[in-house]
Amino acid sequence: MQKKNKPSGRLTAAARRAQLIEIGREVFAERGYGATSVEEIAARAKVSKPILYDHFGGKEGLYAVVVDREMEYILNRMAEAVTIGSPRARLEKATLAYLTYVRERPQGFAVLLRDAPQQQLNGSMPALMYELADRIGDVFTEQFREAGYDPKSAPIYAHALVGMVAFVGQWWTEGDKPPSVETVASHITALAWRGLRQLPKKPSLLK
Amino acid sequence: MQKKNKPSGRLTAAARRAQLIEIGREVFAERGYGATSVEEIAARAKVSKPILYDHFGGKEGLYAVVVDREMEYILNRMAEAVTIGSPRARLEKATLAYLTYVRERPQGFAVLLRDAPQQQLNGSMPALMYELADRIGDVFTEQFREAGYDPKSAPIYAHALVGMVAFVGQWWTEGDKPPSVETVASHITALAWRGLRQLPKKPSLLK
DNA sequence: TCCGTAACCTACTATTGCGTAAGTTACTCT
DNA sequence: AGAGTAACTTACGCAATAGTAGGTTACGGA
Repeated sequence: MQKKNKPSGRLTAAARRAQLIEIGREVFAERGYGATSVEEIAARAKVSKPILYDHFGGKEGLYAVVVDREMEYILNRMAEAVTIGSPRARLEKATLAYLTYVRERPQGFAVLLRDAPQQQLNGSMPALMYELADRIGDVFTEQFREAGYDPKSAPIYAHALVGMVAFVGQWWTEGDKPPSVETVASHITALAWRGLRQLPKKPSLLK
Repeated sequence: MQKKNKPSGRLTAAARRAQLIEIGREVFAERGYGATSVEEIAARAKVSKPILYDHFGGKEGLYAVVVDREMEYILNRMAEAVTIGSPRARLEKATLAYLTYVRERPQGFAVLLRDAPQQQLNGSMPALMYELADRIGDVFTEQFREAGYDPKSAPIYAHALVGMVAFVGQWWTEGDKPPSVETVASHITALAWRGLRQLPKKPSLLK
């Protein structure tokens, strides 16, 4: 009773499933949901289409699993990052966690950044990143309240942070000789933190 | 010789072209490039498909025109915003211009944010926003140099700013009772500016 | 050894959606 | 009026691709 036999490409259900999720993430990242064909995923896995349908019910099913995993992954890391330390240290750790995610799982990040299957009523933003920002906002709100800051200002910082890191992270990963994660994180943190401390006040524009 | 006659839906070439661009922007914003069908655009304009092909050569042709217009529009506004005033005032005006754009032309903004037809080699980020950030980075670099700041730090701030405003702007336009543009702009500016001034130094992370 | 089942495949159907060929309507100018 | 042209239509070809029906191969236990 052995599970791994190489000559035939036959895998156990669990192994095949895991492989398809992995490949699905790659292809969705490269092409986006709409432009990804089931056929291509199947081809890369060296199996035929019906297998994918057996495991996930279809394209949307696989996509849902891929997205869910990425979402849970990054959210867990972020939540973990903000559980201890001073408020500023928590912000730093959250930024660091996010940046690390962007670097370590660029394909997962790309999937979250791209278009969802059917953009619901909302107008424009890739819904997944918006949802991510919202959920990080919830985490921040909680932490702000505990730390004695105005919890109403949490969402704006969650969205700003997610946006900043998304864009800077992208630029950073594509640069020639990118600075270290720590360097980038410290810049972003410094930037965000200083704004954070003064948000409750009403800064006015110059004339 | 009158141009406007209502009973027939017939328009001049220029008018039809303008209408199609407008409708194209709407539909591309709602569905994204891939999920948009030429048929739907034609249907909304109450004409048949070949007209669209006459004017733009096809789906990509129309898309290119829509994108180009949005890109020029926002870039002109940004460039205009940073021509005069103190460095900080320029940053404020750029932020304000960007936010105003997001609010006033949400569909155009949505188009820029979404997936392009064929994502080239690059992995993930909607290419258009990345390009926008790059081009704003060029503007910033120039301004930084003139103002005596380290021009190498310009791109990171361009990307951070674009990302922040994109996400915060999105959150802002969808909120229940959103604060004024000026309020949001002032927060973002304060946040960015303080980071900006200290970027050349090497801030370190807390332990 | 042989049987049941889990993994897998070939070969379709149906739909959608880009793009085009060829012809038709209405406006304008002389 | 009627000729010429600009705006528009119907009707199609063709390629991609989501999803399915039904059959086939190999594995592993009794």
